[in-house]
Amino acid sequence: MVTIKDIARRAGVSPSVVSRALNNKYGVKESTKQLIKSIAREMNYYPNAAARRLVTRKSGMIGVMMADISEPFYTQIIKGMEYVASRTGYTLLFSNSYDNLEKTNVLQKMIVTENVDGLVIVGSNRQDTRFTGILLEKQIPFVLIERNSKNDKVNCIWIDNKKAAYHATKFLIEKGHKKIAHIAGNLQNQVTVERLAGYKQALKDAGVTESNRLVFYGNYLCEDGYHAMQEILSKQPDCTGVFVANDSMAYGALQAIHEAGFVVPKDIAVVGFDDLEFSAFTNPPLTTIRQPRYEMGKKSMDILTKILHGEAKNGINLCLPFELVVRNSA
Amino acid sequence: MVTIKDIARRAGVSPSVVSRALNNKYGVKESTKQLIKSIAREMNYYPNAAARRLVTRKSGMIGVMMADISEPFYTQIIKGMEYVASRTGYTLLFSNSYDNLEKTNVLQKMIVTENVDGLVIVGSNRQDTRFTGILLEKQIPFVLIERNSKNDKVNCIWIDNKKAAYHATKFLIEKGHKKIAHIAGNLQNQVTVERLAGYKQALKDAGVTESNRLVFYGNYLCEDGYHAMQEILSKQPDCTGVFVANDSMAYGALQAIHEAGFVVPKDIAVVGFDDLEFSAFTNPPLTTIRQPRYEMGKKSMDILTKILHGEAKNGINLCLPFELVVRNSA
DNA sequence: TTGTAGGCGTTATCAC
DNA sequence: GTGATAACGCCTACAA
Repeated sequence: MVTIKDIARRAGVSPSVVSRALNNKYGVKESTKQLIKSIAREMNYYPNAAARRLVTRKSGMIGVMMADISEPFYTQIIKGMEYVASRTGYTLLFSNSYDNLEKTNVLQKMIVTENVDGLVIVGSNRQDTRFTGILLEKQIPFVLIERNSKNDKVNCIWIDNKKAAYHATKFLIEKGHKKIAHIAGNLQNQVTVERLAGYKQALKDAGVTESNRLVFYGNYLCEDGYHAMQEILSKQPDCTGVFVANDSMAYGALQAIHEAGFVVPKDIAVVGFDDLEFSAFTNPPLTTIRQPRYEMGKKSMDILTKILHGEAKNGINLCLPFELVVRNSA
Repeated sequence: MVTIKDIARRAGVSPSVVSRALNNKYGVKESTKQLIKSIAREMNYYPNAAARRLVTRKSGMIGVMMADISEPFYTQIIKGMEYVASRTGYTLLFSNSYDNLEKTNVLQKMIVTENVDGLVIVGSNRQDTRFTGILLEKQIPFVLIERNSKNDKVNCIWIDNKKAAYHATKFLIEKGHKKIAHIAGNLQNQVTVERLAGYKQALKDAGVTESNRLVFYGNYLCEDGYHAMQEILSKQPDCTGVFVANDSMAYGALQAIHEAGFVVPKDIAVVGFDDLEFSAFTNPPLTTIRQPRYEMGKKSMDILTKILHGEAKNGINLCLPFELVVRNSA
């Protein structure tokens, strides 16, 4: 292992000069700095993160927590975060599963053991709120994705889910649908509540039948949408439109409709939410609300980086625009 | 921050005893050990990873490299790895993108800066082979997923892609198809070559028309499959079956077929590869080759852990079983 | 501009 | 069984 001592010896200077030179600090003659840097490169030197962390008390790491990485919803967010992190030199530390969260104390580990400089928490599950208190108290910067916090100390990135759901539903109404069902997500999630509210509001404003019997619940997975749709077909056979709380469930719904021998959108129109990569390839292509997921990931890291660099203060509340992407399912 | 010194003070012992007690090492009286442990818990003590890494020269981290995390193919592999890692106490460090790999030297950083104890490299892209030489030389344990290495020092996990492709193609042949096209992946990937070979072999063995003009190429994305299928429809209109090198492209192919007004499988039968979660929800549900992805992730960490614990030696070559999942697309 | 010395929190070695 | 002591590699006052 090459250390700054080795470089110091080769350069005929002391280790502290090497340290300062490599970190571009003041007080090193330009020529020796260049010499040191070239020697470092030549010797293939890479600093030891553990040693540096120990003394600086900064880890250069940012923790990322999410419920379940296998949800396609997350991948673009991750890519967005990585894009920024790789440019600012931060290392991302993922916690991909609530299963682990339950068993081991992931947050404590991230904070105390790994000493992350900041965190991004993505998801609107109520469980997440347990974290924020600890983080706030410990003064560790963090940003929430998919949440709109009233607390003016917390940073969050969100889209107006109620408005988006309102839009989606209104679109169906304007297409002439008189009976529109909703496949909602798990009520543990804040976004579920908001999308449901937007859906109801749109119906109300347009004077279209609104009833709890038109609302069906799933847990944001394909199969949930599939089963919910089967239920709709049997219990509300005169429904001609469905607003589904996310694309994954919409895929399942599409499947159930096809299997029942109906045609989308002729017999039943479907609108989803998220605009996953695959939504352009369903049959028919899915009309859906686009969430700027890559952007969300990027912004979360931008904000965190700025705060860590002292270029911004906590309390950033960023509402990103959504967009209704009209394809052929409605 | 609570350190072992704080605990030592409270327990009336020296820091070294605390260290040994907390790490369950020999030479600590059972009663003091229990005392120390209870104090540690009470004080909410978590060891500082940086300090420990610095002195032990072990990071407790395992690096994971893959081409692009936004490919749904990877998520189950990751979950499998996490399952084991969370139980064995290892922390996973991801490098999710070849974009970053090009620009910064991710591997060097993982090895030298972060000092990972081992690595998992997933993907059969030829670029990956650049890594193995360095790793072998530095004696860092690693396992390759989606590769079958001849080198008896490297660990790898794979499925017999040629055989699987042979199976898939044979299935189409047995369904009576006389002209079967193949949508292949990028030839940079080893699996592409093998699947192509299996496809060709099956045709040859059955005496079915085999021609390079029946082979179309994509890069494993939905849209590639979509465009390739359009090409097939225009250039090889009498094709009645298509074997697609992965499910994502198969989704695109399905879409193109529908748009052209044909029906799957009546007019054209489609067989995919991977069995992604969503493949049960395409229209019609996709017949495909199942890769045990979760298992692959799990096994990779199992192997690595055993090697790191000295319970196994390098050179493990694990060929996992695939399975033809028959649904309705063929 | 450069060098010296001390310490970050932990573990390992060796006395006691 | 227990306790000094010395590292691990790096950074940062402060001294020269």
